Amino acid sequence: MQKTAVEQLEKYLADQGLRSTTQRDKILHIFIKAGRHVSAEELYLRVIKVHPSIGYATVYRTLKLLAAAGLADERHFEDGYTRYEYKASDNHHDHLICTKCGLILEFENQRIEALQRDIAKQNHFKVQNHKLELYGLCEACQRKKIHAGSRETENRR
Amino acid sequence: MQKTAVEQLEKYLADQGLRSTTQRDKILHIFIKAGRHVSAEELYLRVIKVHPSIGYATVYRTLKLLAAAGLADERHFEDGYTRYEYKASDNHHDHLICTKCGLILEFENQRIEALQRDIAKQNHFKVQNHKLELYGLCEACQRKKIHAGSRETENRR
DNA sequence: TTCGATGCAAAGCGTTTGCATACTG
DNA sequence: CAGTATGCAAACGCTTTGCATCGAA
Repeated sequence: MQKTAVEQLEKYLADQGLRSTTQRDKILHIFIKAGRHVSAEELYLRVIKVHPSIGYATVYRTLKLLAAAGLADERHFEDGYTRYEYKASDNHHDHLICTKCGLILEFENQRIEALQRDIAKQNHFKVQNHKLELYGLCEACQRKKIHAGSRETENRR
Repeated sequence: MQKTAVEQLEKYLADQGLRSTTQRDKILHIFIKAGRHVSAEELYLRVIKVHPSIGYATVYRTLKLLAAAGLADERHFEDGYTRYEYKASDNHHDHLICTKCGLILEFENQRIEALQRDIAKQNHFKVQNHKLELYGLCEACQRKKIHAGSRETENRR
């Protein structure tokens, strides 16, 4: 899978007349290892741990590049900044997001996907992509709330 | 409905020990008239047409206030800035968004809502709110594309 | 008279960009 | 070599905030 991703990037670079660089390879590897829903900053922090000379801008630019190459999806959750998600070609999924602790769970539901297609058709829309996000409290935070009383949202910017 | 909204705001202000001001009333009225999915800037422009002395910051602060009072929903679409939507207490709805011309259509689907509740339950989540957005081409833009050949996305910041 | 609200301008934040330098092809 | 990619810092665009002043209660 990693090998395929590198190949996909190389192919995209070649097709576009762009250049393969060590920074791009390194960032791609770390991006894949980093797991899902990485923000540019999180990725940058991980990158400089291993390659301290790589700059902020390069991480941003590479993330855009990966999105253009079809290797990453850009997502804007409600917390203010862009997160990127490694796109393992096939399975689409949606998100459950805890408004208290920030936990992000994923789910897939074919029936919802089918209903979305129906809706698009009714409205004569040609859907390119979609997102479904459920915001709420995860199991752990619900318990905390019950035991500790309600705390207001404290982790907004 | 307008009357109710004003009352709801007044009640919220009273409950919180905040003050009722002419600016807040004026902004609320214009916000309701402005229709759905207004950005702070759009609203500001409408506001200063009628009340030129009202400042940018007051519009932002009032919008936050309306959201806190339950009169508005804050939404982050993929175009970079925050839009506000007047919340007519009851009916939840979702969005179809044209990536070419920015058209926003709304729809409601009870079956999807029900499936979402199931998913939340399966994951032991207590949902506070959710959003479902379908991005694609509206009917008109599909036709344009067919007749005029593909134009790349040109209205990103 | 008190203390929240306003308007202005400046600051803040994540993100993007200009430019000189480094490196790929 | 030609021209893209990088790293740095400065610029950006939307949003928030500090502060002196204004106004509601």
